[in-house]
Order: sequence, then C-alpha cells, then structure tokens
Amino acid sequence: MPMDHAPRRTPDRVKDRPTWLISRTFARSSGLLAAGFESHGSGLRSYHYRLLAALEEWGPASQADLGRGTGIDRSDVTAALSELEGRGLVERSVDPRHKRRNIVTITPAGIAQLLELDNVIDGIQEQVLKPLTSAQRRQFIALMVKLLAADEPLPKGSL
Amino acid sequence: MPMDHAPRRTPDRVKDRPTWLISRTFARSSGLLAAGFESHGSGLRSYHYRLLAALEEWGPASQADLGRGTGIDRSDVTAALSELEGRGLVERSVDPRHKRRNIVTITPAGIAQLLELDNVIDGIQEQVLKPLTSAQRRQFIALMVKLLAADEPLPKGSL
DNA sequence: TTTCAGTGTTGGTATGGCCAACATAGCAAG
DNA sequence: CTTGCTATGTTGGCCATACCAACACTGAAA
Repeated sequence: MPMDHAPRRTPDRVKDRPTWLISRTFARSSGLLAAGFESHGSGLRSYHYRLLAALEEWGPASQADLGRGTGIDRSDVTAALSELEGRGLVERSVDPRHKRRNIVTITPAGIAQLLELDNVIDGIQEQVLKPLTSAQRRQFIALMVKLLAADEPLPKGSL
Repeated sequence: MPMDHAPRRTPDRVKDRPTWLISRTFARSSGLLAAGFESHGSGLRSYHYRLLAALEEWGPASQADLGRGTGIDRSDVTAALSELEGRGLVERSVDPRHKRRNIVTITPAGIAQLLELDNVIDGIQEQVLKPLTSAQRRQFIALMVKLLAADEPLPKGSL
C-alpha cells in the first residue's frame, strides 16, 4: 500500500538504500495507479485487469489455471471473477470433462473493458515515468527486467 | 505486501509496463526484507527500524515529530514505540515544557539493536541488487532518486 | 474400493497505511 | 479569567493486497 505523504526527512541510513528507494518508487507508482483506476477504472482494480488480460491473451481457462498463470491466489481469483461475471465481462461455464472445474471466458464486453483499461494504464505509465527522459526510461525498465530475470523460476508448462 | 510466488507467465500487455515491473521489483525486495527481518530481526519490523534510525540520527524527539519526520502515522508511532520501550530500546519521558508531550530517547541497547539491524539490512541490499553489476546498481539507484525527486514536496521545517 | 490430487469456495490472517474520536495541555484573544 | 484553537498521545477502527486453512466434491490412479 502506498504511503501517500512522504516523510519530511528520511534518516540517512534509510534514505539511500535500494530497498527504501524501491518501496518509495512503488508507493508512488501504486498511488498513481490507484488514483487512475479510481477515476477512470469503472471501479475495477488490478486483479480484474490482470485476469481480463490473461483471458484475452491465453483464451478460456479454468480458475485454477488462471490463478497459477497470473500469480493470484485461488480464493482471490474466485472473488475477482465473480465481480467480473456480475458485470458481464466474463462467463463461467462448467467444464464437461470435469464437473468441478469452471471454464472462464472473456466476453466482448470484457474485451472492450480491457481495451479501455489499457488506455487508462498507459496514461499512468506516462505519469510515473514523467521525471525521466526517454533514454532513462528505457534504462530503468531494462534494469528492472534484469533484476527480475533471475527470479522467475522458468515456467514448467501448465495452462 | 509481497507477492511471493511470481506468476508462471504474465500477459504481454502487463509484463513490460513500468508499473508492473516496479511492483514486481518491490515484491522481490520486500520479500527479501521480510525474510531477513524474520530470521535475524529479533521480531522487529520496518517501523521499528525507521524509528530507531530517526532517533539515533536526529536525537530525542516527541512522538508527533517522529511521526512527521518518518512519515509514520501518529497512531502507528505509538504502537511501535511501546514495543520498543518494552524491549528497553527507547525511553519515553514527559516533556517538562509540555506535559502532554513525550520525549523519546534511544537507549544504548537501542543503538546496539540498530547497528545489528543495519548489518542485516545491508546484507539484503546485496541480495536485492545481486543481478546487477556495480555500475548498473549505481544507475538504478540514481534513476529512482530522480524519479522520486519531484515527489518530496520539500520540507517545511519542523523536527 | 479406497486413496489421493485437483477445484472452487468460504472465511480468516497479517501487514502497512490510513482516519476518526477522545481527553488533555498549552497558547492566544477577548 | 475564560473562551476558543491547536497540538499531543492514545484507542480503536478501516481498507487493500497477499496469503493460508478448511471444506466439499470430482476424477482418476492404486
């Protein structure tokens, strides 16, 4: 969660540590994101967006696969999907091969909503990176990609 | 809060957006931090560290000033300070000039604890930045500083 | 047939960042 | 002095993100 108001000062031993900088950067980014979703997001939040994006890109999937694919917990997937279903943005249907499983599909309305959110979110990227030149932006992105590359344990298939 | 297990894949429209990269970077950093505090942090958490650092660096201060200085809410300052006081790491005494105000002072034990946490946290910086060369680390830090510079509204004095 | 892993759900936890209300203390004007 | 205003510390709550635990049930392997 964002710490909206920055401290007036920050202790020296804190203020230049990467972990601190990262958390402040995140606070800023996530604050901007929340504000953007708030004003133009139709009441949806990042879970919804991620789920819609996954469905649009990978096609229909079970909830469990969606959870694994997006890194969202099964229980949270259920909740977010119910929200989306209520708005007619996705459809749940029982998998005939396995009655316990739902097959989730994005609807045309869902795709439209996704596109709309895309725009909102693109605008936010701009805001977030505004202080940097475009060369710096590219650098910044590249550095984070590198930082994260080690992490992702490489997909073992699935979905 | 950290999303400990990264998604196996990430939708294209999500995976290269700065806001996403930032949030993953934060998740990684904050996961590492939490793990570090867990194993070597004596049960303290980031609020405690920030408060100890502020006290060590700026000297005794009232709780309100600590809150303003560190960006931590008054109520959270109270709670964290009680924890620290219980461990003998800080002392609260009533300000004779203003009986409603506490003057908080770090104890020698508090300083020792702070130094210990410093080591732990430094180790974590290493881990976080491990994938980057030292030139890249400097770049990364500089970029974040620039990104954040606009934010901090400039201190209006106090503390 | 008994077990076992996988599924969707409900409900609960923890943390960090917040806000609201309160009693009281000091200050400032009248 | 007394009436207000502001500041302080405290309590108790809220919300969001990310989790976990337990459940009932399905299908498939043993």
